[in-house]
Amino acid sequence: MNEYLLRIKSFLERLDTDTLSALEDISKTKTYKKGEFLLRQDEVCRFNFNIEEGILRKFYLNDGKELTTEFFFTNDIAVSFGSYSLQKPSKEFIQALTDTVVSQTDFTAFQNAKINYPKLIELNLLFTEYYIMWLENRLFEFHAFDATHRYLLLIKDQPHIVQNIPLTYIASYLGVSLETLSRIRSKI
Amino acid sequence: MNEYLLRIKSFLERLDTDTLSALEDISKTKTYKKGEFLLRQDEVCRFNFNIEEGILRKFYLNDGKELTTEFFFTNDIAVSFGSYSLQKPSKEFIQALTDTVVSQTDFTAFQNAKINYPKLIELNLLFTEYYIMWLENRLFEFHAFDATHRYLLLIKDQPHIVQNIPLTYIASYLGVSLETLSRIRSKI
DNA sequence: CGACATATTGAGATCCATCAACCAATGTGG
DNA sequence: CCACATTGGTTGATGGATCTCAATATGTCG
Repeated sequence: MNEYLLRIKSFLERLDTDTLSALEDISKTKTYKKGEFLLRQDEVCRFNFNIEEGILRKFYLNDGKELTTEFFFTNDIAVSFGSYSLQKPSKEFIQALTDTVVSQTDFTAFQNAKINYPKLIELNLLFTEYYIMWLENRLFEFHAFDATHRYLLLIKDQPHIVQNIPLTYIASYLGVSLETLSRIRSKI
Repeated sequence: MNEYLLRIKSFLERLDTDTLSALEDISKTKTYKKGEFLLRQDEVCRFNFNIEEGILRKFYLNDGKELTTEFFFTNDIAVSFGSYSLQKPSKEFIQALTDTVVSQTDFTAFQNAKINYPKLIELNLLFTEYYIMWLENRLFEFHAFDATHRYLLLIKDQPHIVQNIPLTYIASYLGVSLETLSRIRSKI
């Protein structure tokens, strides 16, 4: 998993300054307050959000309940993938869990930049592949493990989540009720 | 979801013949017999398999049990993603469920072809994005629905799976025991 | 027919959800 | 600074979903 981040880092380091500054030109720094929404259901996700500081969460509203799909921390890129890449209404929300500073890049501007700076297509591919590895791993955990095991893995592999995020959201991220998560914690 | 397939189809139709024939040059037709493995755990996934005829399944071995992650039918592309894109040992197996004909493309040859035919990078990105949509959807189903609901969705959205594949594998694909799936079926 | 793979059914145990009550920490208006 | 509401978390009781083990049935193919 981390190997992918290394690939991306190394790619960025080898990237020519023209491409890099083209990328900066189409990115804007913005701040969001705790609780604020960067994206709501049924809106089109026009930006990808590169987090400089803060924490975001992404979630579905399903049957009246919030289903947390992902948390984002500093240096993560937050985006509602399907909505962003097809520029169609989103099924997901993205919300700030703390005051947050992001550098956000407009979809159309990025598409255009890719024409003149084809290296950006490769960069796009690298991020996309990284997201696949993340998704495959998360899917495997749902497929193979029960809630206790998933929580233990969360503590081990992503302690920053357990340390910084309310149990309610962690429970919904793990796909169990808050009460069950509470009982899991009391047993370990 | 299907919108992605349309994008890919349309992209392929607009692709110049040079790029297309470059792609064909690095692909080889091969046949596999029912039960045969196209990839085993701990091997490097050197090829992506474009299925011309037949059915494949991909699975993990976890705790002695097979966990089916995906089925592949005609025109699908089968690959163990993490192993293929990093050329590292695979955690998954790919096995033929029927006699199968594939057109398989070597990883290294494809990487080289991308240098001379940059359109292939875009094609790569399109397939990758499509796989993400598939993964996100499958993850959502695990996250949000119980086994009965997931089975009903399978019948509705991928009837060819239910019609062509032994229950044992379907159960492991849905993440339930064979017995539970059998009971689900008897109740609907 | 016999043998092996595939599927169904039953009984008991375990995991987890739901509903409800309760508790602790924090914040707010007066 | 107090009274009270709000948020976040715990605990208990009960029921439903699903697992496991075991027995039985059905199907398929040599």
